[in-house]
Amino acid sequence: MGAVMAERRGSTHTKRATYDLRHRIVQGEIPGGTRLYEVALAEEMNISRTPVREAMSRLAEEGLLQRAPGGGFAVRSFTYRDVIDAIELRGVLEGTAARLAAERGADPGKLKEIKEISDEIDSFVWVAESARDFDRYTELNAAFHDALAALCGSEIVQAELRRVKSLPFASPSAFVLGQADGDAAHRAMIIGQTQHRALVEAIEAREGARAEAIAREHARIARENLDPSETGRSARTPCRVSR
Amino acid sequence: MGAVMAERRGSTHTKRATYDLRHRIVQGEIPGGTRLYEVALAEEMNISRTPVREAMSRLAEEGLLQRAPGGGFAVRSFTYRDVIDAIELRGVLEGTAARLAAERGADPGKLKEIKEISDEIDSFVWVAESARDFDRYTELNAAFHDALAALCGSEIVQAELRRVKSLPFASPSAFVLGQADGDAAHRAMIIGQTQHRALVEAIEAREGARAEAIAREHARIARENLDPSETGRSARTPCRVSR
DNA sequence: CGGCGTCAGAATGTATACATCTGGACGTGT
DNA sequence: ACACGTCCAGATGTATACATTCTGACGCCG
Repeated sequence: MGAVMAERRGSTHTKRATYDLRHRIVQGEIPGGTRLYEVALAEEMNISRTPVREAMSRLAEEGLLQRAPGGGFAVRSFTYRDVIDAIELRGVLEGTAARLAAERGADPGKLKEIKEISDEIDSFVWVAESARDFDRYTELNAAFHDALAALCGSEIVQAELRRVKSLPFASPSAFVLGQADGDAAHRAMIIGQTQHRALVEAIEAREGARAEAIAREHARIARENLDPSETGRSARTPCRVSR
Repeated sequence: MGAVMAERRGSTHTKRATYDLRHRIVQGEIPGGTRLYEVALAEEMNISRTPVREAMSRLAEEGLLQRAPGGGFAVRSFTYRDVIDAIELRGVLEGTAARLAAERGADPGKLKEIKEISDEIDSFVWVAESARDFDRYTELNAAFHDALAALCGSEIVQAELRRVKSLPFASPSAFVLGQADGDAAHRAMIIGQTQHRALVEAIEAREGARAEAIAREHARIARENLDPSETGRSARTPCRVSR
């Protein structure tokens, strides 16, 4: 086992295999529907079947793989409609997180946290132009949505939201990629941040219904810029997982 | 391996171990938070560590176990608030399924199916009194909710709903158990079935908002009859998984 | 006395041999 | 030609030995 490792991420073979496999699936290197064979993958990665099995099991938990009827795993395939539905679902769940935070009252510390993130986005988004501002927004946007999920203090809601967001195309940051021109991206950032502010305002004012509606509409931004080449296609068309 | 098997459900050791472990957790035999050790369980069940590992992995997918930081698994513990939240979440997801079915138009075949289930419940629920009617309602109620999840034709929504419903206390059939007297149970059945009919009616009339609202309210029935002894307790109080 | 390295034991991680299952190719009989 | 059974290759299921890692207790040193 003294050979050079292909992947250095993580300390155990299981973690490396998990990362490696996830990466290959998300990049679209392994298309949806593909049956994964333990032996083949193990030989390919120069490890035994055990950590491969373990990795596949974890990816099944994430929803990237599905267990095949007679045992084994296959790469889960997503249709264009699945992508739409996953985004819709994220909107519904974030809407629930926002509504519950408003109804039950958000924890002051967590509320302060999300407002700080929002303020930081405010500090550059209105005049953003560089690619650096772009990356910064992506990062802070993800932080905002994580803070939102935590805001109502429900582990259950937070866990489900984490699951849905783990699908790369349903992630709040997914919209950023694939934007053709910088102008459209800037516009999306401004609209998004406006909604962020309104959302926090509604939660603070205990306006549950408004908070829920805003969160749902906010998720729609991700839908705006789905690959146009896919838009006209059949609902049954498989869709690449990657952005 | 000629010895008598303790559990006959399923054909492989993995399936038996999965079933056995799930049963013990759901029954409250293994309390929440308990760390599970592969060797101990393997010896107890007279099998090797491998199928035990596999079983734990599957139960983690179901959400009954959680992976411990340094490896291994622990029984997920649910507080009283988690139970409330899981029921709320089921209402939200069923509400989404109903709304999407209304907005997008439900498949005629599936619509016919859910109406048949509803009609069958109608045939006895208004005059139900025996324990047999009781069991029949439980069964048909579960079928109704499965049909509802399938109605909008979204695999994504259906999968998430399946996950949430797999938590025993969030299942649509959970309310039936623990009902102190038959009168209260009968009342709950009648109210529930009234909501079933209204729900189908709203979906058929393409009234998305109404369908969503009814589905959410319908889930609240499960909340009505949580163990009264728990009601007053702190949100942090661990809560048995079982009914 | 308190902080910190060290070590033992127990847990999980990994490799591997063997067992079992499954599905399709092939032949045989009708 | 079709139905059925057999068989084999290749897949997953299982047991087990060994490697590694983690944790907590103990004792040394500052």
